[in-house]
Amino acid sequence: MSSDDEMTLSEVGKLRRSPSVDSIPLSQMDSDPTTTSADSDMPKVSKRKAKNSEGKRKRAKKATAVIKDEDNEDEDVPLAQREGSPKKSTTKKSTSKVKVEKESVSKKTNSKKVTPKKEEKESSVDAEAAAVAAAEEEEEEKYRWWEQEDVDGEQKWESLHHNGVIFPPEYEPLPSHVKLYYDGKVVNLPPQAEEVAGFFGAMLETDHAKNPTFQNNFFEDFLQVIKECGGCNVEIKDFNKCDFSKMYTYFESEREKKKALSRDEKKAIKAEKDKLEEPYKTCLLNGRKEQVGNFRIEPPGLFRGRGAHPKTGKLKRRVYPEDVTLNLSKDANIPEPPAGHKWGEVRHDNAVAWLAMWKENIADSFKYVRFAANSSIKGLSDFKKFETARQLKDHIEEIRKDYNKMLKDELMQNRQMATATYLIDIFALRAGGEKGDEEADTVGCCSLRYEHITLKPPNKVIFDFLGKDSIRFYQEVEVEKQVFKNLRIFKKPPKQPGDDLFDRITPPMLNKQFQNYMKGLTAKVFRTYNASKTMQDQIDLIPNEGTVAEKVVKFNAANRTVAILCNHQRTVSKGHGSVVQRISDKLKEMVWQKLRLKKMIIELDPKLKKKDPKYFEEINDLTKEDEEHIHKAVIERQKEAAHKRFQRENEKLKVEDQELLPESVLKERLEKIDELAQEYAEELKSNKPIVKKTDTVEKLKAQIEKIETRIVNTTFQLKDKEDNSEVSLGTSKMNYIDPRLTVMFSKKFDVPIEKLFTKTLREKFNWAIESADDNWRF
DNA sequence: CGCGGGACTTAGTAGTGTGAGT
DNA sequence: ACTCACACTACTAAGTCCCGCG
Repeated sequence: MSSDDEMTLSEVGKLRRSPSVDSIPLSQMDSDPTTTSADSDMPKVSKRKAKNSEGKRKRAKKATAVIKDEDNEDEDVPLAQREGSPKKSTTKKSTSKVKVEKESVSKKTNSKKVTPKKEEKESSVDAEAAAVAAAEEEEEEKYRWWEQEDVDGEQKWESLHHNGVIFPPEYEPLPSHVKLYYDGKVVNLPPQAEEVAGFFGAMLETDHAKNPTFQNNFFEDFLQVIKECGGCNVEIKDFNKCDFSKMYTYFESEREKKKALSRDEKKAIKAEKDKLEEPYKTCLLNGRKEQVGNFRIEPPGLFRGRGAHPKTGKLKRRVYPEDVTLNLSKDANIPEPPAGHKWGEVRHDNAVAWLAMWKENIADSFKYVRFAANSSIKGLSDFKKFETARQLKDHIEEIRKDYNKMLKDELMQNRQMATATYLIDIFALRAGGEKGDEEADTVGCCSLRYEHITLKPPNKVIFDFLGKDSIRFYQEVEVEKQVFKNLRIFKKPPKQPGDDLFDRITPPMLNKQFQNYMKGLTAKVFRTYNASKTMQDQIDLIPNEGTVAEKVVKFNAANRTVAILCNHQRTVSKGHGSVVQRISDKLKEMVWQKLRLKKMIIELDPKLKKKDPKYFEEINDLTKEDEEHIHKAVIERQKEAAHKRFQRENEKLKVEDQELLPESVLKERLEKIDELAQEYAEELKSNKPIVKKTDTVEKLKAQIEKIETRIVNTTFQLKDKEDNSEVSLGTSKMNYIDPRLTVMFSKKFDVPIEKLFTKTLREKFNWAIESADDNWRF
C-alpha cells in the first residue's frame, strides 16, 4: 500500500494488531462452546438508560468474583499468585541519569566542523575543544538542558523569579444607546450585569447561544448577578423576552471598526500591547531566562463546555488578585499587585512547576500559569515522556503475552484487566476514569458502558461512544476471539444499558499492574508508544526519493495514520462541502477542456485518431448532460467575472476621478459571452469544436499536457482535502509522535525541518532537533 | 480501597496573520 | 495588488495520574 493511499480505520487496526497476533500461537486460543450458543443476550439497545440517580455508577464489591460460565476450562493460574512477583525486567535505566545522547551531539558537532576541512587526527582534538567552546558560548544564549545531568524529579526549580500575571482590562460600560430590551422595554442594567448580558449578546449567532442548556445556565447566573448588584428598572423573569440583538449589532460594528483600521494603526496597537506584556512573557528560572506560557489571567465570560456539558453557559467569574496565588523563590521580588489589591497568597514551593494559580468557579478546580512549551522544564518532562514510551518497547512483548494469557483467567477482575489492556494497547483507548454528573457524559476504556459496544459474531465489535472532548469514537473492528468472548461475558445479564462493562477495575488498578512491568508505565504511555511506533514503521516504508513536496506529503500520510489511530478529529469546516464541490467541478471542467482540445486535434488532422487510438480513447467520456452542465457553469462564471471586472474598473476610475465606463461596455462584453454560449451549443450538437486558425496540432498537444498536469494536481489536492477533512494531524505531531522521529526524517530524507515543524514546534522540540540524527530510531 | 485535591498533559477551536493563487 | 482560504497561535476545556487521608 502506498503511504498516501487512504487508510481506513480497520486497516490501521489490522496494521497495528498484527504484532500481538503474531506473538500468540493460535493453538493457545482454545475454542469455546459459548461461541455458538445463543446470542440472545445481546440486545441491540442503543438508548442509554437514565444515569443512576446516585451519581456514581455501580461497581461490584466482590473483586474476587470468579467466572462461572462455560469458560472455566481454563487452567490458568489466578493472577493473585502472580501479583506478588513483579516482573524481573525492572529497568536499570530508571536510576541512571537522564541524558539525551550527549555523545552523539558532540560527535556531530565535531564532524560538522571537521569534514569540510578534511583534516584528520590532530585537528579533531582542536575541533572537539572548539566544539565544547562553541557549546559553552551558545549556552550563554541557549541552555542545552538535555546535555545536563538530571536533577532528580522531586524538585522542579532552584530559583524562580517572575513578574506575576496580567489581568484582563476592567469592564467598560456600553454606550448609553446600546441596551438590552426586555419585552420591548429598555433595561438599564448595572455595569456588572450589563457585562454578563454582553457576554451573551456577543455570542448571539453562535451555536452555543441556541443551546437550551447554555441559555438556562446563562440566564440563571445572569439573574443572580442582577440580584447581587441590587436589581434594575425592569423585572426580568423570562429568557425568551430578552432581546440582545442591539448588543450583538453593536459588538459586530465594533469588530468591523477594528478590522477597518489602517495597517499602521493596527501596528501601533499591537506594539503597545507587546510593550505592556513584555515583562510577563519571560521569567528567571534558575537564573536563566525562560518563556512563560499563559501569563494572562483568563477573562470572565460564559463557560463554553464541549459536548452536552451540564454547566455550559454558566458565568465564569472575573478573577481578582485576591484569588491568585503566586509561586516564586523566597528571595524573589514579589510583583506589585494591581493598585488597590493584594495577592491572595504567595508561596515558595519548588516541588511544583507553576508560577501562579487561581481557582475557577465552574468546576471548582485550579488554573495555573505555567512555563511555555519551549521552556527547559516542559522540554525535560516531554523528553522523559518519550523516553518512557520508548522503554515500553522492551516490555511490550511480555505484556502482550501476559494479557493474552490472562484473557482466560477465571477471576473476573483479571479478565477485565486483560481485556482492558488489550483495548488500550490495540485500539489506543484512553484509561477512562469515572466522571461525575456535573460533567459531560464521555467515556474511555474503563468507563465504557453496555451500550457503547455492539458484538457481532464471530468476532466483530462495534465501538460507538463519545470520548474526550465529546469526540465520537466509532470503529468496527475484529478482535481476538477471547476478547470477543470476554466482552460478551461483560455484557451478560443482569447487565443492561447504563452499566459499566468493566465494573471491577479502575484506571489506578490498571496502572498499578503496569508498574510491575516498568517504572512509569501507565495507560497513557501505550498511546504514546503505539503512536510513535506506528510513525517509525510508517517512515520505514517511505522510499527515499522524489521532490521535497512529495516527501512531505508522504510524511503527512504517515502522520495521518497515527492521527487516525489516536482518533484525533476536527470538525469539518462549514464551507468544506462546497469547497470540495467546487474543486471537483473545476476538475470536471478541466477534463472537458482536455477532451475538447483532443477533439480539435482530430479536426485538424483526422488521421491521428487511427494512428494513436489510445490517446483519443477518452474523447467521448463525458455525457451530453455533463457537457451541457459544464458549458453552463463556464458561461455563468464568465458572466460573473465580467460583472465584477466592470465594477472594479469603475471603482478605480471613480477614485481617480475619471469618467466611468458606460453600461454599454458591460453589455458588449456580456454579448460576447453569449456568443460563446451559442458556439458551445453548436458544439454540443455537432460534437465538433471550432478550431481557431492559429491552432496547430503541436500547440494543442502542449496545451493538453499542461491541463493534464493541472488535473493530476487538482485530483491530488481534492483527495488530500477529503482525507484530511476530519483528521487533525497537529495533536499527534505535538503530543504523541516522538519529535526525534520527525527530525530523523528531516535529516534522512533531506526535507528542511521547517516543512515539518512550525516555528513554535521547532522551539518546543529544539532538544530533539539538536540531538537526533538521520538514523535515530524510536 | 476509594475519594478528593492537586498538578500536570492532551485536546479541539476561535480568531488571527499570511502567503498562494489570480 | 488583492483576495481568500489556510496555517498557526492562543486559549482554555478536558483528560490522566499521583498523593495523602479516612
